[in-house]
Amino acid sequence: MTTQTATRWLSDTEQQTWRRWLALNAQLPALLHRELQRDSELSLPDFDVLVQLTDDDRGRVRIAQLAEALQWERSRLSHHVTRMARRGLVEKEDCLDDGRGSFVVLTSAGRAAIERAAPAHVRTVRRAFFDALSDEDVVLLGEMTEKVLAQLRS
Amino acid sequence: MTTQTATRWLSDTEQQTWRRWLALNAQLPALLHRELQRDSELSLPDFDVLVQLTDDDRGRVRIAQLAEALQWERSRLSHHVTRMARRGLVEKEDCLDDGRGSFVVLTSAGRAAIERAAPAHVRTVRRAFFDALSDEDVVLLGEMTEKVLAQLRS
DNA sequence: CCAACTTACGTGACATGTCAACTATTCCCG
DNA sequence: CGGGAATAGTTGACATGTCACGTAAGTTGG
Repeated sequence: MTTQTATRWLSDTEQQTWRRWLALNAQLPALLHRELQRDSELSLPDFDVLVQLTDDDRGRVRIAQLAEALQWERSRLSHHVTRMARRGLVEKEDCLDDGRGSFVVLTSAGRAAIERAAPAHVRTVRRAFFDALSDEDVVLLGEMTEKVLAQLRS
Repeated sequence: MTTQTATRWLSDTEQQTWRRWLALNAQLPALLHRELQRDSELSLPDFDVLVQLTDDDRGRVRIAQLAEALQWERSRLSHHVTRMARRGLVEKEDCLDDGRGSFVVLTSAGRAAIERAAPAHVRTVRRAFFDALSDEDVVLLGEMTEKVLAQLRS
């Protein structure tokens, strides 16, 4: 009889997949970040924030909602928005309905910055990621990531 | 005639897969880090360094080789090793063959720390990742990530 | 041999991210 | 109403990561 505390390690296949996953997870964002910085005045987190703001008609989103959409901690977002505001990419605005709340608002400079940066960024994503995968791969990968995300939510 | 500068944006399917990929890429390491910190005195980067060191028979690896294996920048590794050395997890040792070089050496405290941390960590990886995927998924995912990694290398 | 180049690593300044604590409001319920 | 609990957001200290540069040791061509 073996004890129940014996650890079930990863099989060779699992280990290989896991190592590749980790490697890709490190290298892909690094590449995206480097190229984005080279081609624009934005960092990857800057870009992510601006994407969320341009998704809104008025370019105007509550901090908490933005944090939820980005899956960032509040304090991280607060720090980051402060820095972006200093560079003129966004502005903060008080919320009239709720005295505690604030909006983050896209400035014209912020809109101009993401519009300049986006085309090259999409090209990088294609070149580094989608060009290596078949259409079927993309669908399968979407399904797998969703299964794992669902698991994480529970 | 359209201009060649027209940007080819992502299709709906691509966009969905991409967003899920990004979400998973953010959430999974965050979970692994939280649980590792809760269950041990190690951070995820600490763990990664220690894994590399335990892979070597003598637990003794040149800085440059370690940086290559981890795909980290030298300076990042240098800073991190300094911090880990301060906590007694590793030691630095001069290289006799090459006066410029140094080794990072696993201490017994470092070995003990990773041996304590590994079982719970593997369980977390299983629970959060592999349990959501079929054996076939794991193989396919391994193939896909390898294709993308190969693309990045070129 | 030696001057120029390369390589190995470290350092300091700064950007980014986390955690715990804080302030100010709003909510809820007696 | 009034007072405690929850919520929105900020802040400061600190850990982590990046970038540009520095230093020392090895390498190499004339």
